[in-house]
Amino acid sequence: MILKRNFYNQNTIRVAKELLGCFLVREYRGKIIKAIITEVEAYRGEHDLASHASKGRTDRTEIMYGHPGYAYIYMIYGMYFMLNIVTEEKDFPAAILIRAIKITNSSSSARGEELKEGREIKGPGKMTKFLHIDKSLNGHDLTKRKKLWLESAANKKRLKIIKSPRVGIDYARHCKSWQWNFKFENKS
DNA sequence: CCTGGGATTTTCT
DNA sequence: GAAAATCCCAGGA
Repeated sequence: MILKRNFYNQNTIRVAKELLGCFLVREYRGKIIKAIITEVEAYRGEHDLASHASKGRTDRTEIMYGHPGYAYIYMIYGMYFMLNIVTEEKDFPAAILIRAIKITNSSSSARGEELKEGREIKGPGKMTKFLHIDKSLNGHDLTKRKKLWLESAANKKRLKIIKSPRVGIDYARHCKSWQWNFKFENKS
């Protein structure tokens, strides 16, 4: 079942936890890549110093202030694209960064190597590269079954969720200790 | 095991 | 002009 607009229009922390175990689906050159979301991070409100919205409305952050259920994609360090899902009502800036996925169908990575089913792609930059996601999808509507969308899992596994501080936000002062990173327990 | 640096571009000051 | 919601590789312990 494709996730609808009203799913994204809830508290970001709640949506972040709910997204774990859901499917991220990418349609690229006629092929469908389906992956399970295994790690996310929440960015919520202008008071969150780790969020791009902490500096207020700008051309770049406008999408975060928009309606929920759209993709917010930006480039960082000159080499990587980050995929975020916009949440909550219009004019409240919030989004969820997808950091890791587990692939469900065997497919080849951006580098050409074969990746087997069940393999986890960890790291937001690696993940977007694998799924061929770039800035052309910024502002993409994720509630249509086109190019990129999300689906709920029929029988979602009830794995334990681990909470941690978010990654790479040392500059965020008191906000850096907030445990807004959510991932499944890693039993290897 | 850990630390540090380079790649490279958008965004805001 | 500096910093950034990153990743990879090399080198030392």
